[in-house]
Amino acid sequence: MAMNKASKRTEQKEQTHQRIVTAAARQFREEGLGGAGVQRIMEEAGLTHGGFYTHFDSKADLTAEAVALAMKTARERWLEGAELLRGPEGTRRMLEAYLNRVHRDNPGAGCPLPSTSADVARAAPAVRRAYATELRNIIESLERHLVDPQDDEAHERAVGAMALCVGGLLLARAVDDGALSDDILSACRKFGSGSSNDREQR
Amino acid sequence: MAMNKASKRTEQKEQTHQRIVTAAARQFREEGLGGAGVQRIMEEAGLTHGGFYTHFDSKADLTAEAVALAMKTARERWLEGAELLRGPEGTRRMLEAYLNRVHRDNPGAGCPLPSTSADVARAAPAVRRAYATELRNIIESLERHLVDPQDDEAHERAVGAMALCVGGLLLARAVDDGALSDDILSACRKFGSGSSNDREQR
DNA sequence: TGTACATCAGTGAACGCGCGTTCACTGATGTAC
DNA sequence: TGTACATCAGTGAACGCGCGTTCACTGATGTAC
Repeated sequence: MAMNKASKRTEQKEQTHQRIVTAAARQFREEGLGGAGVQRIMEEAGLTHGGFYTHFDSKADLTAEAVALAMKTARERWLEGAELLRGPEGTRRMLEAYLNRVHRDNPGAGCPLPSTSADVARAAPAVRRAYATELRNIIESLERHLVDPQDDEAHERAVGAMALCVGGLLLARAVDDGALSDDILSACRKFGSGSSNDREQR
Repeated sequence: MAMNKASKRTEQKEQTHQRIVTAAARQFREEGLGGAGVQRIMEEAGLTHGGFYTHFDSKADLTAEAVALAMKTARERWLEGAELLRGPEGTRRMLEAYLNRVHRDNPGAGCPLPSTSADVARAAPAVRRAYATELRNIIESLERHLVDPQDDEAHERAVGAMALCVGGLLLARAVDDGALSDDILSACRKFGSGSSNDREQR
């Protein structure tokens, strides 16, 4: 069949492509969009840097793909226990799953929003477009799964809790003082939990 | 007198030094710590780049000073109407003063936390030290001035509202879609105001 | 089935460029006598 | 007060380096006959 292009060669190329994107997604979260370079990304994917342009037109193209991949992964992680996270305790559990030391200390495997958003604001149009699309998906998913179904402020809760998570982790990572960093994480958890549970907890 | 070193020459050097730091503080907030270079900073200060090292030992030294300056300015701005911002409506007014379009669209004149924190997390020790010191000052000031004096959760409120502000502005700047961006700002304002005013508003 | 040819993912050297940093210098300012 | 000298903020050319990107090439794989 003329349409069946899934030859061994094509399959392998697709695998290589994904290896590059995966490596980029990790390095971008660790070093920032400017801090991670084509050469080291290709190295991590087990290739030399010259072959990069058989897979991507430019670094911006890779960046758009890698940011989208990391955001999709973050969204899945956020929703992992969606049913568990419903109800009045939902926001509290969401904050605890996000604002903790393990997440703080492993940016390369975590949510790309704290580590790359400032760079995205200054990035190429393709990158910003991909980011906005995935952020819309994240907000929509949180809104549907992480709050009380009957909540008339579901949207505000979803967006607000997300922003609190992102800002809290960002600040906790920036300070060079473990005690202060831990304190930021726990204060943000309490602040956000209170906001969604005042009715139940008082 | 031997101690009176405030000669014309010294005064002028100090002024030049401050011009460089001020230009750097603006450019770092606009382009990120890596995006702004020594040459363009010196240009904005009206100098050539060669003279840079009569004022600073390294770019990291300038970065530490510039980040500290921007954070001091942000702290003053945050506290500008401290008395006005007291009481149950305080947090709401604080969020409104921060999470708005003017602030979003002028990163170079605004708070350095959304624009530089991710870079600070990867920056030289001197930069991180200065950042942590100034962040402690900001938290302490907010805690003392921006919440109910009798509030037993003053600390959590101060840190949480700050993180919500930073995360909300960060996300609002990253998306390439004005409507979504406006929506993020307003949702975060509502989310944070609710959390501090449930008692009064319901 | 076996051979000749075409394809193309990946290699490795090279490119121009802007970065942070260095350094010999200039020329205005301040000091000594 | 006037002259000779020292200081030093700022200039401008140059440095090595890593960046994103280009390109002639190789060699394994797939196709045609």
